[in-house]
Amino acid sequence: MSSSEIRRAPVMADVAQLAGVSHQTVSRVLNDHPNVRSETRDRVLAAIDDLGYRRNLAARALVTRHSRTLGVVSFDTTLYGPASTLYGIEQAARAAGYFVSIVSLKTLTAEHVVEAVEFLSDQGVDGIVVVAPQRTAARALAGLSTQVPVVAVEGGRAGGKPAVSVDQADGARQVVEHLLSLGHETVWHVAGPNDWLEAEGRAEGWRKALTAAGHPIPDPLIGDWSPRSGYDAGRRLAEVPGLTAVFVANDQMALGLLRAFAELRIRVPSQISVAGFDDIPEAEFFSPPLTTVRQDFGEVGRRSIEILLRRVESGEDLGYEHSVVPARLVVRESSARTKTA
Amino acid sequence: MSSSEIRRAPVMADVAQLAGVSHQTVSRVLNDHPNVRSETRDRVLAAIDDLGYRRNLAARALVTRHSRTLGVVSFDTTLYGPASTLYGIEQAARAAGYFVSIVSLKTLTAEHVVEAVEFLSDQGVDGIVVVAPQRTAARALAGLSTQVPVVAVEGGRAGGKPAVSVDQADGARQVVEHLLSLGHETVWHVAGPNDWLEAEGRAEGWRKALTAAGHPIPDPLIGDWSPRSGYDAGRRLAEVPGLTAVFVANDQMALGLLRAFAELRIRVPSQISVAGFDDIPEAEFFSPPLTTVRQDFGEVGRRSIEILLRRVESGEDLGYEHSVVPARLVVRESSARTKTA
DNA sequence: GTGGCAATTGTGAGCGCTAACAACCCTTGT
DNA sequence: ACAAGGGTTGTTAGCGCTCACAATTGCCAC
Repeated sequence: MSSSEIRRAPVMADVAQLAGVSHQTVSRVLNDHPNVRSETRDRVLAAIDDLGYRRNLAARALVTRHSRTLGVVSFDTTLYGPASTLYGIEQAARAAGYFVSIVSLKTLTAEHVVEAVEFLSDQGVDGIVVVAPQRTAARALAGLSTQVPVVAVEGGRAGGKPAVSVDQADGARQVVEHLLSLGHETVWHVAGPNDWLEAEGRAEGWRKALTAAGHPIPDPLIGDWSPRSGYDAGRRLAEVPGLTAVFVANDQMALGLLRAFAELRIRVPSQISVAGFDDIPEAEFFSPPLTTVRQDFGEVGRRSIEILLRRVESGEDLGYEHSVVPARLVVRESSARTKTA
Repeated sequence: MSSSEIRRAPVMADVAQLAGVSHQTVSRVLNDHPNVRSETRDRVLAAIDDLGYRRNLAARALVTRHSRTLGVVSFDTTLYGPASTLYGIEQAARAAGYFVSIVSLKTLTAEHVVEAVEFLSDQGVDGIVVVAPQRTAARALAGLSTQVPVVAVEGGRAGGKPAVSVDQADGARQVVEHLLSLGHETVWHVAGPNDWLEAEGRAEGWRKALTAAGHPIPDPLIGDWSPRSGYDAGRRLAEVPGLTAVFVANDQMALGLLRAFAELRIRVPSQISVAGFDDIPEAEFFSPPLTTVRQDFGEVGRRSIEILLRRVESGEDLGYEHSVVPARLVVRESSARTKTA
């Protein structure tokens, strides 16, 4: 139409020509270099606007060796926790002007984690957040050969990498103390799967709180986070004589437990009190509404990006660091005073 | 140690030198060019392995004009549906050797959608999947100026872009016919928010199925997908005389409804049958377990990537195309025969 | 033995950008 | 009036890769 037959995307040189400056001046304007006369800047900006110019980030990345992209390795982003964390990460990263590239893993073996990290490294990400809630995964981080800064979420101190996590143990403590304060003799526990750091943290908090209060510690049951495993646990717990309170390691399993109790005509909370962990949006509408522990996943995401970017932008290995996000008890109707009183 | 002081990452020339070939031959090996003697190929591969060489994708992208990255624009990836779709997309894309870059939007205004698409275009993605379940968002796609291929998920035909969606109307039809077959006079409906295409599809399927069977069509209530809005709807519906069956537009709202009925001592399903939509993992463990419609989000993700990659790799605008994924009724205990019989 | 063709390998250029340096302008102080 | 110096702009040289083409090799038919 106007001049050329084929309309290829304008490049910096085109802008420079239109504005009557050198391409380097265009680059300066784009990078907010201070020493550009404002009149020149305006002329360049106008030309950019005119041509609809957008800078080629591949070319930029090639020379700066920075892609302005962060990678996230996560486990099953279908679950509420990982999904919310991912969301927080993405929001924080984009606010800082970074792109977010993700890898969702079905299984969190050390091998897969390493593979995912390398996949992202290949892409040239500037930093990586690994949501590594399993011990094996966290440990895999230790042996990472990559130059790229890495932050672990829920990775504990297992990997030697900087980490952000929710204070699982303290959340569990709050639940247990709450239940004990209602007069329960002790509190049973349905734990998450073995290798999981969150499961361990919650079990540990539960155990310590019982010990501290001088109450007996029943054998915990072990689930796999799914409602079904909670259901199975509920069936088993229903046969325990004298049981009045159960702390379930997550809300989904707690739902299964409630279902099992409902089928068996066990009333919650009048016969048995139940508490969960996570505070998923549904928890408030369970029957009965679930007492649980709220995790601020958004804050976890934000902090992990903050720590990561500090390292990316300083270019230094700032060593180990652990940021702990507090958890908060949310009391609802599934927990109540024992009838014994 | 060995030769140089500072150990910078090896580049193609280093590999070439070690293998005693030209950098171009290394490039050929990396790109599976057919005409390379297998002995040469082995030598190059050995050198690559030796040096731990990884090709610089920014440089590659600069010259090929392809980043092997796909963008995804999605609404609130915290929700089960979008999260599952995203998961499916990511799996399919990675299997095809593509990276996935995401943008999660809090609000799905046309402006934000356009902004997100441009953000991703800037990054140089080869194609974009927009999860655009709202009418306004879908329409925003029509006016997109970008050269990059775009596929809409749940975008209906609103945007003129190729689209993948679940057959919402047919899913709703199955639910309604199921409930009618159980002897209910009619089926009430708690719909999703107005502007949502999924909400419209489900409401339309519900209305048509009632019409086809010659049953009266009650005024639908309107929720916002949240359990709370389902709870509110439940409170209202409890006052409707003669009501025996409700089809709720998603499982979360159905949960709220169940909660409201539980509080009011309305028994489900003996007094009122309830059905949802989505089949979230929790639905099976609601009290009672929820009759609902399963959506295959993984399949949606896979198909959208398939369609997108066909366009990315052909480089052509293949025109409008609409792939519809079937939905499937899952009958559980929340729906039952009316007592009238 | 030699021309011709295919298979294999090498050479040079350039993708679009930024970093480093050089060059130029204009002030200001003496 | 002139040197000094800061602000502003231009020039050059790559970043590491792939593309197009040139050069070389091996092998066969004549």
